[in-house]
Amino acid sequence: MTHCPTILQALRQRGYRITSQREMIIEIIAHSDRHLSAEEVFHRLREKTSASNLTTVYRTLEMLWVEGFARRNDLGEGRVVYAPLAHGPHLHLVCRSCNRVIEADHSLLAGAEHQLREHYGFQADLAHLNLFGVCQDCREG
Amino acid sequence: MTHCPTILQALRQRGYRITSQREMIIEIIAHSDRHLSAEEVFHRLREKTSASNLTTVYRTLEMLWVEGFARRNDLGEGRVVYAPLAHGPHLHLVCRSCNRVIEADHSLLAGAEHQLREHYGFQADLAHLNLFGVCQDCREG
DNA sequence: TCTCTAATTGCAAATCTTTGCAACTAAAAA
DNA sequence: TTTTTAGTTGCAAAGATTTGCAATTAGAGA
Ligand SMILES: [Mn+2]
Ligand SMILES: [Mn+2]
Ligand SMILES: [Zn+2]
Ligand SMILES: [Zn+2]
Repeated sequence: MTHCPTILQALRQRGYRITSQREMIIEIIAHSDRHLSAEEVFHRLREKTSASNLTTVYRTLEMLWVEGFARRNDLGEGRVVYAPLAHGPHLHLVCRSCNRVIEADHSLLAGAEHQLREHYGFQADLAHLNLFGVCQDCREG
Repeated sequence: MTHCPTILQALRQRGYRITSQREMIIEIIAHSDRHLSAEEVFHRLREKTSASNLTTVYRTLEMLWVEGFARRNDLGEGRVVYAPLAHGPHLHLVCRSCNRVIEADHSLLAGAEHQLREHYGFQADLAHLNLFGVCQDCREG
């Protein structure tokens, strides 16, 4: 029925129960080609079934993130979005002026990551970092 | 009466009006030696006067940030804190496990900042960046 | 000083998200 | 298959922050 048997199996093994709501939410996230907010996931869920509840969506997305089956990105100003793991590592350059998000190579932070580890013992997670600033268009325009 | 005449003058020149509420909020932020949440500013305000309202605190802090007279730091999970400009540039290493915040030298991102500018035309503001990860204690303990 | 006007305040209501809890149910055990 | 029980759901209520609006007021100008 589902297209994500691996995630479901893993969750079951960790003591979670697989409900139809969870299956559908996992489907939506896993096959999304872009970041989705809880609200957007909820709307897509509604198109499939009436058994959909925003509270459950919030809880399921949080759980998927905690368990390592979804990415979570806090864009600030209360904008939290989720993406599938397939959405590989990269930086988000968020323009404070036009709100556009440019995706950038995250390897340019490899040096910084190493230094943080060396000097502060801090294991930073920079694979999906958001950086705020002003994009070229907004600076020139 | 106030100890921050410069900020008040500048605000007046920009068309803002100086109310006693604003003066007190500016005092609290400008003389704070650490980051404060809106709630914390509100509590400090209450100690001074009964003429204090949480809505006004939210609006004033936002205004001070927009006008460049306060720093604003979104630590994620809805934790937004404000600091005076005197709180110089540095990184915040936020531990996802114990929630502690380590302050780190921001110059170790100078290279990355330059590359973002060169390759993406993006003028990143990295002077008060929050980086999430796991601190040494949490990794060892 | 007095008048006038647009900015500000504080309340209430609206939003967005989280939390408590009783009813329900997945799935392990009998 | 039936029983059991601990995890899950969905509602309602609580929190946190923002917004609309009428009353108030800072500060410019007469
Ligand atoms: Mn992305
Ligand atoms: Mn700091
Ligand atoms: Zn832009
Ligand atoms: Zn820690």
